[in-house]
Amino acid sequence: MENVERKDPVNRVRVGQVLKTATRLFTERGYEAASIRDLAAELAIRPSSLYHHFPGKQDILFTICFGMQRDFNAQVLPALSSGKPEEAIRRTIREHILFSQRRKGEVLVNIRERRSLPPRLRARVNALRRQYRDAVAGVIDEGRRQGAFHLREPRLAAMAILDMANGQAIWFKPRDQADLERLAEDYAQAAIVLLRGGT
Amino acid sequence: MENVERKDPVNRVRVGQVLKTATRLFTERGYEAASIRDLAAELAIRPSSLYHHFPGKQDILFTICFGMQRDFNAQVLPALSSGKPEEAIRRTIREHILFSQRRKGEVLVNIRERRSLPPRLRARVNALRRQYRDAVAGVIDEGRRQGAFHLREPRLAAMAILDMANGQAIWFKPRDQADLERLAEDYAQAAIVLLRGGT
DNA sequence: CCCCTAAACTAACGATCGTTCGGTCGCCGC
DNA sequence: GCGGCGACCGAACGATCGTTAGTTTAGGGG
Repeated sequence: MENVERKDPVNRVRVGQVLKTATRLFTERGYEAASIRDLAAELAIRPSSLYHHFPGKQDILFTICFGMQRDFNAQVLPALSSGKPEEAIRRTIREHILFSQRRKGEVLVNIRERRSLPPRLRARVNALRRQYRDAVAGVIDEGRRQGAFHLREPRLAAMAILDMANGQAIWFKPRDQADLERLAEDYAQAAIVLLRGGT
Repeated sequence: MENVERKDPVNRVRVGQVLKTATRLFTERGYEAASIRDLAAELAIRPSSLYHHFPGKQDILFTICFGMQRDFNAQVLPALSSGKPEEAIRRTIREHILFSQRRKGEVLVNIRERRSLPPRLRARVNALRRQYRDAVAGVIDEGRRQGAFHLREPRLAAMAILDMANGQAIWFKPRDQADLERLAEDYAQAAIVLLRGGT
């Protein structure tokens, strides 16, 4: 019957520490292989103490995945909302990649460990993901109707582009900020080229 | 001191059944969440009987991942070896996607569960993956030197294309053979368009 | 017919898992 | 000064994990 959504700043701090450490642990070993005891040890507290902040292990994973995807949509979706489809997609892919690197840990956990959530909680995260994907597919379809893009199936094109944009989170290690922004521009440009369809 | 690499055809049959069932179980629940007891139950044998065919759980996963990647390289790499870089890449991406759908179960296990392998075994699979990736990057670089492709970094382009080609294994469900071959052609074409660089 | 071996069995081992229960400590408002 | 409460702790629960040891069974070759 504990309410985690409390206003107590001290509690917020601890919850933040737990989430940060859990994110790192889940990326390093995977959700199933990382135990509550491992997490507690890294936080220098006892395993039972974790249950004063979260009802269970699943809820820690859910908080990471859902919070990340909520922030992602809030920060990336606006880039889709104005201008020509071409520029909208370009801005979106750019923001997509910048966000992925800014919050790389949570992004990787969301990609790799989301499947370990129970169906109910996983569905809530997937709803946000679907919202983003559908929005991207919608703009692509709009671009197709305007004659800017040439492709058979907007939904397939959206999936291909998003797979590409998601993939770099796993392997790309930017040397510096300029390196990162160069990749973001390259990927945004690649998406446009892909959508125009070189025939 | 058991030798699994035996010639006994009966043993081969059982090993094949174990691998097939394990592949399905690992894709459905994940390697860590799928227990030896689950696997034995689906095969209608006792858990201990599995240890007559495999030294341990890890070796089942390794056999799936390594065998899949070995076959993948054997069937896809030849497409890279002749003709102009453009046609080589086109054939390769095409074969890449056809293989991924033909052996979807093993491919998904290799993508998602390979990380659960102990470092030694994982390194052996990764060596095959690196071999493929480097070969693709090499042909891309050759195309760049010939003036057919325009891009800053061949290795990044290779990763982007391969992320795209790998992604479809997760979500694409072809309605029929024609549907699958259409996707393979589209992706192969997309790779070429992407490498040419639309400026 | 008997022996050998592959293959499956029963039973259990020790370890580790997520989680719970009841108690303790210390800070903060009254 | 004291009561309440949030945070933490020690100890343990039942369940499940991968794995092992020793035994039984079935089947084909000498």
